[in-house]
Amino acid sequence: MFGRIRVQDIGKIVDWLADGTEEIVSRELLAQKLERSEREGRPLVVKLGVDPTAPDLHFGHTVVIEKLRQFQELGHQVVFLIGDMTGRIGDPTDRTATRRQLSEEEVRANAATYIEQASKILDPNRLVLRYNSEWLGSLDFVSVIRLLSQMTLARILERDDFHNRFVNHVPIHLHELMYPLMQGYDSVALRADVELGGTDQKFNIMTARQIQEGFGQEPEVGIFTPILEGTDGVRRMGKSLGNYVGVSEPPEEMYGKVMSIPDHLIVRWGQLLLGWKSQAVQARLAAGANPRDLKAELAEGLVRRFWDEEAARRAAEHFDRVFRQREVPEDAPVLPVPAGGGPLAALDLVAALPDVPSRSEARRLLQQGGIRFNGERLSVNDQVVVTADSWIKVGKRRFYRFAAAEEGMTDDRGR
RNA sequence: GGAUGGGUGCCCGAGUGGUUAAAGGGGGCGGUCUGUAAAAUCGCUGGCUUUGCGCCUACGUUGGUUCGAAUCCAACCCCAUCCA
Repeated sequence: MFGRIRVQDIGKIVDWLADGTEEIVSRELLAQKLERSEREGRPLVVKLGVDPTAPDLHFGHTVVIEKLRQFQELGHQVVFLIGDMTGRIGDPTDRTATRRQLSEEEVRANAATYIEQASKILDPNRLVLRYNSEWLGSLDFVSVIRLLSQMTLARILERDDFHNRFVNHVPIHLHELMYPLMQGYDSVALRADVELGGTDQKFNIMTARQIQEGFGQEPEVGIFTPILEGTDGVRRMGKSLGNYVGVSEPPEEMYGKVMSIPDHLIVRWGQLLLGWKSQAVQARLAAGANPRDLKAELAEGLVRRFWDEEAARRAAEHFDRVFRQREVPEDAPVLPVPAGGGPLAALDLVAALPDVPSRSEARRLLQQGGIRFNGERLSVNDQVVVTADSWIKVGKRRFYRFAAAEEGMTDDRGR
């Protein structure tokens, strides 16, 4: 799978690498480096900066990781640069000024999690892991000054968020200005040949190139991948925006989230995440294909990619059963039958369910017709008798089954 | 240190004495419809409740004025901009 590809035509390799990227600075330099690497038998150093604070990978990250995999496939050296020093500052786009400092153990644990998840795509045995505290941590003040002298204020203020904040009189702390410089110094320390990043990293990577030149190195090639939209179809995918799909999510969850994306996202996700040819997809849609079916293909393809064939099949079946045929999933959470056995007020039953935070919420659900008990819609004043094979449905997609209370069974209704 | 503006519900944001559990938007949740958890559309969105236009909690903190305060006063805390 990871065999070295022997293609004489460098141009074709560049095209292959450029596919699905937003921009490459520059293709000529990339071709030159690839050619030299081939000639000298020296793999290129391909850098990806990794934030040590967010160990959860989502689909948005995989776009760039997929690109790294291609470099691996060509036999080049992929380096994960864990920004444990830069992480203390936080990328300036982040509103939180100073971040909590992570302990060394936390950083290492996060990095390990990151790699474990990235291994769904990359060959983990051919990854190099570096921490930028290795060189930034021991940088003395003279060296810092030397680094600072590589940059001008005007250049730094070209960066959009700095520029906007400056114009709008929003404070910019001096240490934030250091962020791009530190990241650039990482490239110097690694002698990076190529750096990958989303288009949001453009300024940082362009700065890195300049700094490398300032230190007498050949600048790295910047490869920019598009920013993936989240499940809302509007904003970029991000954990804090709650519109992400994590690569480690259970198959059913992953499948369901993909099915929930707006239709207009199908082409884009297919292209960026599964390498679909956008024209082919658009042609099918134009020919009257049901977007739902395409989305199902997308969902299944993604589950297959991050799990396996079997998981993809099960996730699809689960989805159809629950949402198309509206059946109770067999893996619905099981609750013990309430003690007593007599008729119970519907309100009491619903209020006692997990995920129903208050009696008022339970009342609302009942009043709005959101509760079905054994298939019958319940209203507020109904009485029900819960037996061992009863089930209850909250809204469209939350199900609970009841079973006779057994020894050792946890009653998780209490909160 | 000084000046100015500001701190409102999950988030953003209106509200300058009672009709304010607090406009509007976002988000979330529920109904309908459907091709799905899409789109569209309607509704709900502090808690408790014997469901009553009832009680409790809530507009940075603490006190005060008032029959009554998110709204007025005082002190304090925090945030931002500018000046030094």
